[in-house]
Amino acid sequence: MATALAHSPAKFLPPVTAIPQFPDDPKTLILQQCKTTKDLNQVHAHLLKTRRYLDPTVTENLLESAAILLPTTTMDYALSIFDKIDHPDSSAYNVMIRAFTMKQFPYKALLLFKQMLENAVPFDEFTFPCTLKSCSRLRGKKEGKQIHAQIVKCGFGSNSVVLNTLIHMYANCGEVEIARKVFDGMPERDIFAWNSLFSGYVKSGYYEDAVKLFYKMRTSGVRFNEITLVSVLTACGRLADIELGEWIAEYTRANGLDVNVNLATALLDMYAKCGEVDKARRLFDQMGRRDVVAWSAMISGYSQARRCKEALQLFSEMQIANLDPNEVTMVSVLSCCAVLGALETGKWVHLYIKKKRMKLTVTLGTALIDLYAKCGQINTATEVFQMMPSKNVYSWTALIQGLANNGQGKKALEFYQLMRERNVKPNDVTFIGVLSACSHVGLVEEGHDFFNSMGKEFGIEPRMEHYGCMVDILGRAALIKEAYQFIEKMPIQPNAVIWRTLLASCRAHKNVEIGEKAVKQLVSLEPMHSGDYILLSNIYASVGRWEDAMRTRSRMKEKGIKKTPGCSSIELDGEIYEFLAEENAYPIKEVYCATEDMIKQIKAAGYVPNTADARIDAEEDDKEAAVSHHSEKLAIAFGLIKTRPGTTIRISKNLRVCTDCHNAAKIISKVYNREIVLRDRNRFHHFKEGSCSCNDYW
DNA sequence: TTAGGGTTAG
Repeated sequence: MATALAHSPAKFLPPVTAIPQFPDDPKTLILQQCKTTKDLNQVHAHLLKTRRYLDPTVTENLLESAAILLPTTTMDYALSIFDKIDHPDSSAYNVMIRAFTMKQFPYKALLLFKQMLENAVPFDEFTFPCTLKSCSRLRGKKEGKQIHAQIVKCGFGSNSVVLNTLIHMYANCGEVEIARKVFDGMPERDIFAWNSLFSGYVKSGYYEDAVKLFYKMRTSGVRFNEITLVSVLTACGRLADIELGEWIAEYTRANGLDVNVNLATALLDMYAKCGEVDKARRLFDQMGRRDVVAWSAMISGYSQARRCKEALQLFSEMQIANLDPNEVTMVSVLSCCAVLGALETGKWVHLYIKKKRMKLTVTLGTALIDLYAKCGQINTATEVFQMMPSKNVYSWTALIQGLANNGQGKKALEFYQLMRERNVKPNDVTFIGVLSACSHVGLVEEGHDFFNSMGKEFGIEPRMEHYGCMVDILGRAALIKEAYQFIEKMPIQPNAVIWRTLLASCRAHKNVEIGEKAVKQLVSLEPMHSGDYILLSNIYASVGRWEDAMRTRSRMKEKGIKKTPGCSSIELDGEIYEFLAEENAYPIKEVYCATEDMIKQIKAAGYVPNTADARIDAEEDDKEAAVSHHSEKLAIAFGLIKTRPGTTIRISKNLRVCTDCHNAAKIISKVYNREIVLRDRNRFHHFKEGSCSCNDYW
């Protein structure tokens, strides 16, 4: 009998005596117990053998087991069963649509819905919820509306489950008003209706509406649940509404709801977004169970608070805890590496991503572009960009910005052109990159054109940053007077950054008159900013007005303004070393000896110390000593002795680089045949073979 | 069959 079975199609098999133990209701007793494909295969084979397979209910149960109950991520097995059904009915389709939706194949779910329509298989109340959920996932507003029409046509327009998913679909696709209309039109609203609207509001960024709705829910006496609170907490975080956030935290504690991981994570995220990172950390430490989302939320909390070292520390603790990070975790980690200029750590993360075959999502790709761009490896940033399967305005902007900051303005504008050709609409941030590219290349005319196109072509109102870029463009091109006039004509009140940009151009082009005007404005706007006094004093010194320079410095002293100490850092073997001008924690003698040796070498190649940037109240000899001990020189000297010949030296500095260090770095790059990448407060400097990518303007 | 937490460019 076994031989006959193996060679005949199931349909034409002669009846076989049923195995007495096989139950009439295989679904609950056997099919639901199947844990693996192999288990199900055995049952499947048995059903074929006993011809129970011909019973449509049994087939459907088998299909449900294969599609939904098995913990597999693929749908191959389920599809093989479904494809053998001659005329699948609504239930069979519903199972498949539900499974495709659950297993993250929303597009396939919609295709099946379309197939149902084409084959005139009638819809029932179970068809719509999952189909609509797939529309939500795909942000398929158009498809969602078409399905809505079908719902009305088939007479399911008052089914509450269907209406709840409609609310969710509309709100998730950004059609918040329609979602609200559906919600308001319901005679009775259950908790699913309320929560669908909350979630939609939050996902579409309607945070105020979410909070308002929560107050309405409370006054109308409807009971909320944990799911409601998760959505409302997200809104609180975005609005920095700590008052409501604290109320929810208190409610959660009082009702013992803090064991819910989702709610606890939403709470810690709310605290972090409201600026209470330490409170968030305490909550994190108290959590009984922490999953990858909880860890990611805490790491991102540190990252957003710019407490990057703590974020990286927590990331290494996560690995010790043996929890695998995912794409979202990596985005925050990379963002921290970018801020710290920690290229080695960032590269390690990139390798890890590749090793784990993580999907290069738009967000992850953009974080990688930003990492390499901020670490001065702009070519790698471009490579990552080209590797990305999908890109959005963020990725384009990160690259344009990165190219501009790394002194490749022309290339940045080429990518902007390409972006336009690909029909990606630029936004306000994109224009900051485009305008700063114009500034680096010295394209005054084009800069004006781009600035004007913002409003005309794209309806983007220029903000302070854009005006700042224009001042930079004009100032860099030595059009100081024009820059000053431009500021005077601004329709918004210029802030300190605008005047500081003008002041920097005055320093570069030695314009004392307008420099003094800029400082006057700056003193009234930000009287305690030390950098401005130093820039003015440097302008005086650069034209030999030593007394004025000294007077400026003493005015600074009188007002009790302290100069922010210059600090440069270098990363070696994943460890970050920091250097301060003149005083240091690191083995001082070694670093100073190396620095002196380095100065000797570059002097022989024509370096003349420019003492105008030194503390001008010092004696001439001291001045030279002071400039030679600037933090960036110490860090470069340290890099020269600690890395192999030919290795690129990467330094990050907290302030702008001074003229003397800039000049020295150019000569060092030639004498030692090293590339030096120096990231200062404002921009990148790539020193190579005696010149710098900034063309001596910064 | 319907609702929930963490992410990117200045």
